[in-house]
Parts: sequence; structure tokens; C-alpha cells
Amino acid sequence: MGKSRFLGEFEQFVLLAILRLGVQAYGTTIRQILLDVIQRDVSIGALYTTLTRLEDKGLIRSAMGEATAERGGRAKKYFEITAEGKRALQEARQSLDAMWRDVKLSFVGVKQ
Amino acid sequence: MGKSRFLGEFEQFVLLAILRLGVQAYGTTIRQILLDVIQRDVSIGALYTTLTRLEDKGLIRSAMGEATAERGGRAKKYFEITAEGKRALQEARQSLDAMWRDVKLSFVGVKQ
DNA sequence: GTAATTTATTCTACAAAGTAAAACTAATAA
DNA sequence: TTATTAGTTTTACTTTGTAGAATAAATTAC
Repeated sequence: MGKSRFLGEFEQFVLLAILRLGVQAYGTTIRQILLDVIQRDVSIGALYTTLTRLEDKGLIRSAMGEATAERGGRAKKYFEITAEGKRALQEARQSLDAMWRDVKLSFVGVKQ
Repeated sequence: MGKSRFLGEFEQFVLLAILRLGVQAYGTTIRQILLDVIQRDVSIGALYTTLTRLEDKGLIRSAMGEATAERGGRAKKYFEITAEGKRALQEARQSLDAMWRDVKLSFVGVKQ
């Protein structure tokens, strides 16, 4: 079992992107979600590096799609989050929530 | 001005710790908050490295306290967050919120 | 049937952030 | 004048973040 390290911020974003894409999460769509939702324009190579690492840690798993492409192009590699991945994501969120709790009150000078 | 990079997760935690400590944020107290609130036990050296980097990026500023210690020991270095630091923190939060939005609904199998 | 074209993944290399351990500093107390 | 105490800096290394180029495997157009 993966030595319970912490999730990096980008790793969290990627996990969340996979979750919201559901069954059709693969390189290009994940990258697009990141761009659409948080305007984060990351190179596709950078994204795959993170995907590989997340899989090595057991936080996601992947499966190659059938080679039934219509308009040319290589087969897609689909990703989904594992139970451990969900757990890691929840933990990261809980920590951040805990740190933010009460802080908002004293956080003057910046509109929320 | 600091080339608007993204905040790492630990950097966010440190900024939040400083915010909630208010006027008495310095090495030891920041470390203690991290331990109390999110059970993150980081070495003091690691913390200072991050503090230094945050200051270099203009997200916090520091000031040495008067040498009026009572029971021996060196003067404290107090930290406070800058306007830019608050902004960066807000942005990081907004991105994470945006990515989490709607995800909760499809997030079955893990108690929230 | 082979050379584009298209869609996608993998590799390589480096920068930035996370982290610990040891060294150092500057006070007070014995 | 040497401990002791409370605190900060330095050094060194691991992990994450990131881009760009290379590669792969399909389809389509001569």
C-alpha cells in the first residue's frame, strides 16, 4: 500500500478532473477540463507525467480503450480514480477546510 | 512583482497558519498550529525553508522582534501575510472550490 | 499501398516545492 | 565562562510540477 504521502495541489486537480469526467476521462479531456474550469493551461506531457505518478501510487487506474477510433488517431487510455484515490482527496480537502475554518472571519481586505 | 505562480499545498497551509495566528506568528507557533489543526508534523527546518521562499515571492513579510526574551533564547522573527499573499490564497481556494463544485454529488462510496 | 493527417501517449530533462537533520546564534541562568 | 534555552539558518536531497520533442497507431487521400 502506498506510503500515505500528501497530495500535491496539481495532483488534486487531476483527480478531481477525472472524477467529474466520469467514464470518459483521458488525456485530452482531462486537460480540457482543467482549462475550462480553472483556466490552468498545462502541457499534455506534464499532465501525463502526473497521471503516471498517480497510477504508480495507486490513486488511479487506467485501461486502454478499444481501437475503434473513427477519424484516425491512436486508442485512448481511460483513467478512473481508486478507492484510495478518493480517500486521499477527501483527506486533502478536510485538511484544507480545517485550516480555513475561522480564518475567513479575520480575513479582511479581500472580497470573498 | 512575483510572476504569479501557483501556491503549493504546504505553502497554503503556512499562509493560513500565519493568518490565524495573527500578530504572534513565528517559527514555533506556526509549526504548532500545523500540528494541532491538521496533524502535520513538519520539521522546523522545512518550515523555515518555506517561509523564506514565501517571503522571496512577496507573499509574506517578516520583522525581528525586540530582544526582550525572558527566559533566554534568541529573538523571534514574526511573519505576516501581504496583500499579494492574501490574493494568492484566495485564488488557490477559488480554483479548488471550482474543481470540487458538483463533484461531491457523484462522489459516492466515501462519507463526507 | 504508401504518404499525409489526425489523435493520442511516452520520453527526457529540468525547475519548483517539500522535507529532515545538523549547524549556528543570541539570549539568560548557574 | 560554561551550560541551557529558544530560536533561526544552512545544507542536501526527494518529490512534484512542467514543457517540448519524440513516438505510436489509426484513417484518408492519392
